Amino acid sequence: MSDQDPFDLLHFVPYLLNQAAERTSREFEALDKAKYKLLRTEWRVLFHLGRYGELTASDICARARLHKTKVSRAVHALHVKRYITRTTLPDDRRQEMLALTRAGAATFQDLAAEAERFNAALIADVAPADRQKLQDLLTQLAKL
Amino acid sequence: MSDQDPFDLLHFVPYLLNQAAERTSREFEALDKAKYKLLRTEWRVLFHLGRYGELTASDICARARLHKTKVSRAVHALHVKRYITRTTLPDDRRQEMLALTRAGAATFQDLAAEAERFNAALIADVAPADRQKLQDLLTQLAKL
DNA sequence: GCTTAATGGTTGCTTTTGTAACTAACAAGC
DNA sequence: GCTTGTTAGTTACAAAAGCAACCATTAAGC
Repeated sequence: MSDQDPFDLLHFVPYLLNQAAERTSREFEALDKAKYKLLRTEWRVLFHLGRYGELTASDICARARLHKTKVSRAVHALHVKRYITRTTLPDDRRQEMLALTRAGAATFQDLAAEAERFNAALIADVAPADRQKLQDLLTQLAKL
Repeated sequence: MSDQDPFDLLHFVPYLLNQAAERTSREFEALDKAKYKLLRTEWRVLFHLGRYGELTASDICARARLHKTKVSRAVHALHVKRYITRTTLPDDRRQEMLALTRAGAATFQDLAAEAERFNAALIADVAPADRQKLQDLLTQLAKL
């Protein structure tokens, strides 16, 4: 994969990952950005809350590997849009528990369904035998 | 890969791609950013010129899938750093042919070697049999 | 030739990200 | 119980990305 003499970007995994990530993300974004005007980070926070239940901001930082400022801003935006509620924890009043509102949950359901369709279409071209491999390789490279 | 009932980000290919891309890119950046202070876009333009020879700005746009403003700024920055020369084409004076200077070429050589080492380390954990598959899958997903 | 359209590239302005400094709340040592 | 250090989250400022309007040059239509 790499030992041809002149170094080639097309063999450089981080480059390929970036290209693939950018293309697929943009395409998916174009799909639903029309519907709900969510920023990528907001979208991610929404998904984490929708999928894994109530979390604090720092839970999300850890899970989604996002910097706390990004999460802070996304939480603020989602709150303004009435997609989440913020409840200060009595035990530790620095922390807030975040939860989806009904509207937030509905949006999540809708977007999750769309994401699933998108994903299915994306891997439709991948040989069934390779699909698990793809996921495993990416998970490994991401060190998730 | 996707038909478990609740939608999970860990099966969502664009998410995995983003995580993997971000992690690997950041890691590589940390490596050489200390040496040469190049922005990611500048780095890419440098690599394209280093690897594929003289190109115009729009060649690079097409090849690297970068927006022309990004390329324009990167070209400017690289020129200020004396890594590239810009020569207006006599046939069409709107276009400029870009080429690496000696210093630019040296930097490219150095970074390319580093990239190759990095890449080798990155895929060292991937079973040799899977390496080609990884590259093929990513190339396919990126639609390169 | 002259007007109109298209192309290569740049610049200005807005949105988003990154970084660091900051506040508020808690925890530990003494 | 009061300093000292941490942790959760926010805010302010700087760097970068995205977008649209903009020259300059070339190509096309007539």
